[in-house]
This record gives sequence, C-alpha cells and structure tokens, in this order.
Amino acid sequence: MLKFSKKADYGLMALQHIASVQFGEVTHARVVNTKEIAEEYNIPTELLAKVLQTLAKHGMIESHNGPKGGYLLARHAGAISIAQVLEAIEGPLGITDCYHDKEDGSFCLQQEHCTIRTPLLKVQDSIYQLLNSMTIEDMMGGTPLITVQSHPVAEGVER
Amino acid sequence: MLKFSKKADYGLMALQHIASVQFGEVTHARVVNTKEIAEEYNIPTELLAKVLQTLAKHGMIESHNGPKGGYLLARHAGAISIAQVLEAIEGPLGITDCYHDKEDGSFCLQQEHCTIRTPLLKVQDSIYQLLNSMTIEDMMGGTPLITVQSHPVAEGVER
DNA sequence: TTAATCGGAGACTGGGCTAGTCTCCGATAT
DNA sequence: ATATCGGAGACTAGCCCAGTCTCCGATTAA
Repeated sequence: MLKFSKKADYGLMALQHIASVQFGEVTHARVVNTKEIAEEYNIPTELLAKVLQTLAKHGMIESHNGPKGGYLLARHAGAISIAQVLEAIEGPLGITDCYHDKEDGSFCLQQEHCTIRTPLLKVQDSIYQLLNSMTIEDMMGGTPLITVQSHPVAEGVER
Repeated sequence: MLKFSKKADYGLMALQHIASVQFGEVTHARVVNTKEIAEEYNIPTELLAKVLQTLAKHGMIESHNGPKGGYLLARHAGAISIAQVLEAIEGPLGITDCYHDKEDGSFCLQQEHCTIRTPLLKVQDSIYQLLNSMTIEDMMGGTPLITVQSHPVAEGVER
C-alpha cells in the first residue's frame, strides 16, 4: 500500500498548477480559482474546494474572495515540501501508530515486547526526510505534460 | 498517513521472532507456532494465523503441520526485506494508483494532464529501495527489548 | 445597492477496506 | 486414535475515503 489519498494527489496537482501559473509564465501572477483547476485535471470541483481550503488554512496558499477571486501561493514553491502538503491534508504521517498519543486512552498492546518499533522508526525518518526534501518547485521542472501510454507499463518494482 | 497495516506490523514482529529463535539463541533451531507468537506480543491468534499463512504462501517461512508443528524461516533473515513482507501481506505497494492496471476498465481521470506522475514515481522508487534494502536481519541487531516511555517523545518535525 | 461570483464550512451518504471472529477441514506426531 | 497443529473460507462491525449537497459570508462590478 503506502498510497497517497486522492485528496493528497489533488492537492499536489493544484499546488503545482498554481505555482506554474504564478511563475514560469509570460502572463503576470494571476489568481487561480477552484473551477479552473478542477476542469483542467478532471477533479470533482467541490472536493478540490475542500482540499484548497485546507491548504489555505495551513498557510500554503492565500485565498481571495469575491468575483475574480481564487488562490495564490503564500510562499515560494521551493518552500513547500511534499511532506508539508501531506501533513496538511492527511494529518501527521507515520509508519506506525505507536508514536502518536491516543486521546481515548487506548495504546499499543504490543508495546511491552515490541521489537520492531526502533527499526521502523528509522525507516519512517528516512521516508520523512525524503518527502520533506522534495518541493513543489522540484515537481515543476521535469515534465509539463505526460504522454499517456495506453498499454500497461511493465509495472513498478524492478523497472 | 503512509501507515502500515496491523497485519504488516504483526508479520514483521512474527518474522523477527522466528528469526531470533532460529538464530542467535543457545537452543537449536526450533519450530515456532502461532500461539506462542500471539501470546508473546498480544496479537489476536487467529488474525496472526492468517498473516503467517500468507507469509508461508509467499515462501518466506515454511510450515509444519501436526502437533509440535509451526513455522521456520524458509530463507536467511538477511534475504527477507521489509518490502517483500509488505508486498506479501498488503499487495503491490505504490504511492499512486495509476501505475497498476485496473481490471474493471477504470483508469486515472487525471492522466491526460497529470503533472505529478513523474516526480511522484521518483519518490516511490526511493521509498521502495529503502524498504527493500532493510531486512529482517537488520531489524534484529539493535534492540531486543524496548523500554516504553510513558511521556510522548519529542517527535520528528516541529510539532 | 444589487446581483453574480468567488471561497468557507458543515452535514450527509455510499462503498470499500481493515481488523477481527467463527467454523470446519486436512495433516501429522504421539 | 486423538489431540494438536496449520489451511481456508465465510462473515461481521466499524472506520474512513471520496464525493455530494446546501447554505453562508465576502467581494467585485454594474
């Protein structure tokens, strides 16, 4: 698994889009609204709206109300990491449960003899650093438009 | 998120336990049964049973029926990576959906203009390599028994 | 000032997955 | 022959994701 949620995907796409409109374009910095992004990427408008609201709440984009309103990046694209986006949308990320406090008083039943806690924490940290080192800016450099291949790609792993 | 499932946790614990019984112990290689592991780590017996059966099917452990039966590592602990365990239990792992074939004919609606596919694929590969480079053997070296700290650890980011 | 266009926010729903339980079967050692 | 093990499937409760719907407030333009 280890899969991103749809919301996370949508959020990353939206941020990448807003960033590409704001920079690297002939037209001046322009406000982008939800509808435009939703139509461009075939995302359900109202769901994307929720995602953008969340990102705005977390200070990654700033919102402008009213007609001709929309969103702008609140800070430079290089200062927004994938990890930050994921945490904003999906909450704190962690391989295992046992590092977070449980409000309901429940706790990890395996704690007493847990032998995988420490090694998995290292893995978790590595993944976090990886996600925190890649930014929206990094995602823009490469491929503006991916050509879709209709036949299945050979598949993930040993490729 | 990016969380491991309970089954994955249980599987890793069980493998680590089986490995530690088979090696690094005074007693000779000994068969370990489901009940022993379940009680040791407070895991629901029948759920752990399913996990072990899955691991056996994937050739990571070999099963022995009958009284005094149980499981043995099918290969060296250093030849079993976390990635292999995860894939055995949770199926193919991938950050995004769009790399796997959909049998039902559905496909990623964002494909046409997807700008995050390529960069996320790099992230995915990095994570996979990370999980594939760490083995059960690596998980055994460090800490046989972790002392539980009741107060929350300072924790990763700036939270 | 009024109307249209935007974001903000909450309730609500269906479906799928996770975690766990229960039951029955086959294999095997004593 | 029997008790102990793994193998396998059906089944359930609950949670969460994805998506929809509705109403509100803010702002701009006419």
